[in-house]
Amino acid sequence: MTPSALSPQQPPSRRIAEELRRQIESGDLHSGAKLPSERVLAEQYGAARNTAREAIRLLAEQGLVTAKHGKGVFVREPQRLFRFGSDRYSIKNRETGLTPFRLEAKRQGKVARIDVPSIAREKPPADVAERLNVPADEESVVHRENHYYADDEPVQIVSTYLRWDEARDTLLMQAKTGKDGIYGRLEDLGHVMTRVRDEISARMPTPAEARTLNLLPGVPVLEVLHTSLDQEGVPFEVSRYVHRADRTGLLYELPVEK
Amino acid sequence: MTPSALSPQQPPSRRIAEELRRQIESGDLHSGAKLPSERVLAEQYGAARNTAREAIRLLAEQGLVTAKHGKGVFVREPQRLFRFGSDRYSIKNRETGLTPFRLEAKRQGKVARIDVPSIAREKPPADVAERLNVPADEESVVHRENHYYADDEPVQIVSTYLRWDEARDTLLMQAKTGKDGIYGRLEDLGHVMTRVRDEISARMPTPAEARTLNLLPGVPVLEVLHTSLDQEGVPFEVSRYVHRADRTGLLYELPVEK
DNA sequence: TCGCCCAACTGGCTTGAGCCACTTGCTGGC
DNA sequence: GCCAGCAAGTGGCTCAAGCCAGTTGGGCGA
Repeated sequence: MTPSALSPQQPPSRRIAEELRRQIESGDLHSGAKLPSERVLAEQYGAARNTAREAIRLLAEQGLVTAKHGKGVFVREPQRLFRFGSDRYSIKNRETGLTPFRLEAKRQGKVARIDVPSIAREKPPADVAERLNVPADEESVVHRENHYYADDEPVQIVSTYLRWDEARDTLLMQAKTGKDGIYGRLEDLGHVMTRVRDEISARMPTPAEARTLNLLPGVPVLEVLHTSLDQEGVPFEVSRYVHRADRTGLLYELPVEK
Repeated sequence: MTPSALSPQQPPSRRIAEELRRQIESGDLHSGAKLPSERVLAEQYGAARNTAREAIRLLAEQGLVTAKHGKGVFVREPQRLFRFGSDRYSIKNRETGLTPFRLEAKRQGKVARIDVPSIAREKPPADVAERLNVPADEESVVHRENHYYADDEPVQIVSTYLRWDEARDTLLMQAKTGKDGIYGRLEDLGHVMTRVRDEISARMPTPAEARTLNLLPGVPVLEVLHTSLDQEGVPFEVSRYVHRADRTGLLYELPVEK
């Protein structure tokens, strides 16, 4: 890292962005405040409008700021997190009769809605096939796609994969799966969830995800690839969760293994 | 979502980006391949260079593509993940005499390096103070900052916070903390790690983080706020992990609680 | 043969101009 | 008193041109 990377030799757009970032972090521009318009910024810094525009783009990329067409550019409000705890898999939550998402929504005083856009027999993606221990080149799974909303705001996209040979001709092929949801039906099939494995990563959303999650630029997604193991250590369900990272977090609380 | 959001009425830059994305996903442009230069793209699509440039910027934002000054724009190679498992806290890993990071690096055949840029008594950030149960308005903690490298590539930034009243006058104030690292010294103080709580979120990096982690545009970070609880449920250590999300993932494997 | 240098290519960034679409508030007509 | 419509302000996006800074390879001179 050369020392010149600091501020003197920096291009104007970065200098403007840095100056605005400083103002935001120091509180001069409070949360929700409106930034000067692109044309005004350009004049203030003696630059072209496109240069001011580029500075704002940099801040938007960092998730600091949001542009609203026709209105202005605003400092992004910190969003309170919608938190998914590892106890979402806990049996005791079953007793409430609510699915984990509805339970979490209720805790936060929000109205949950769950759409089921599709349920279909499919070839599994490679990573799912590997974890569910089924062939990737056959239509060996049932894919249930769910969209979750809290107060009509999209929160997460979930793709659940089940073995076709187990799910066929059961309620698992229906949108309404009955008491205790899919885990209830999977218990009927002899699978008691005993351990779970969650693989977590983060990335920028695809355009399709940005659209269904209604994401602003500069917001990444959290991806969780979840595997449920039964009392015999057999994987019987794999789900891919795609969360918007500006609204959601994950909480894992676990004992330290000897 | 209006149907016009599909492709006809789209601005040219998006149209070009979408076309390139299609070529990348279909494999026409394989991983590592060089895209046509900005000037060539512009001509191909009958657009200005700036418009082609904008299309490339969109793809870079999505993490699909990386520009190299003077060389060209290339399809980003999928990076193998450096995976941090929840067993990184496990006692049995102590027996190897390696810290969790060195152990994981060794598993993957890489050379681990850990820098300790600073160890200092400080006022804790609010979220840390709350979790460690210390006052936020006093210099109540010791802050140990660590930078982790695998094969000289930066992987994560870790800030560990310990109670000042416990850490003072111990090896916890030194870079070299002795056998079993800080957890060994904390056990000497009577804290056996019994449960852990990890709070996970994702966001875009700050410019400072992008610099120390050597991050390309379009790569988010995973942030883990970790709390260690002892045999009596008392929190005795809080750490903030900032991982580059293009190289690292997290793995949690845990029993389902009744 | 070796090595230096330069030309031609790449992306990085800015300029200044223009048109479009969305939002807001004011004003004038009914 | 109401409301339609317009004007002024905002960001969205494009264009054409230009200069700068890395990268590469070929050719020329020692």
